[in-house]
Amino acid sequence: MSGLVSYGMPVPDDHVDHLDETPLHVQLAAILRRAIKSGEYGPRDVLPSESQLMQEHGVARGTVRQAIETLRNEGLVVTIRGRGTFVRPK
Amino acid sequence: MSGLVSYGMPVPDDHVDHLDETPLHVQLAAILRRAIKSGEYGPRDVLPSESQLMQEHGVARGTVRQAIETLRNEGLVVTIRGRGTFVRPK
DNA sequence: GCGAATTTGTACGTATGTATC
DNA sequence: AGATACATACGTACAAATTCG
Repeated sequence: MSGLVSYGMPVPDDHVDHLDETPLHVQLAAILRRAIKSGEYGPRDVLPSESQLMQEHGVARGTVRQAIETLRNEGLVVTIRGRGTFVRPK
Repeated sequence: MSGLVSYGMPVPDDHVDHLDETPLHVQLAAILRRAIKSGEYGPRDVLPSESQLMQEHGVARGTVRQAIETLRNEGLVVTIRGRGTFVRPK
């Protein structure tokens, strides 16, 4: 499991005790941030492409880009057009 | 005049000597940045709403938001949901 | 060097949720 | 309660840069 969830999502039952209201792009950013800090993606490694992240996490491209932008603003990654997004070497 | 232009825009003549390739959101950010620095919008002043900026500059909401986000990243403004975007007092 | 495929960038539209006035 | 304003998330289309055969 461990998929992304948000309030705009279809829910199996409309009687929901608990619903994660955290925005999808924040959740995705957290996942990627953790993957980087845990070394799953090392320095200079390329992250999965936007298309791959879309499919793997079942979200729209805009959502993926928003998540990545967060990491960029945090100085964790750099993005190069036509190449991809890379883990910033310390 | 002084409207925004971009490469994706319809052009009166397809023989164009010079075309401003600067992205719309960058052009709009520049306009707002200048308006702030010139004092047109003073400290704690609220900027025009996203809807107003859309109409006044003839761009989509996403473009407006991207421009404003730039100013936010530059520390020039702060945005409050339901209120608006305000010029950050030094 | 050329062209196709891949990948990110820009720009648009729509719908809905949340907060404020 | 209604109107206004920002936030999230989906979609489409095309441009631009890079990579690969």
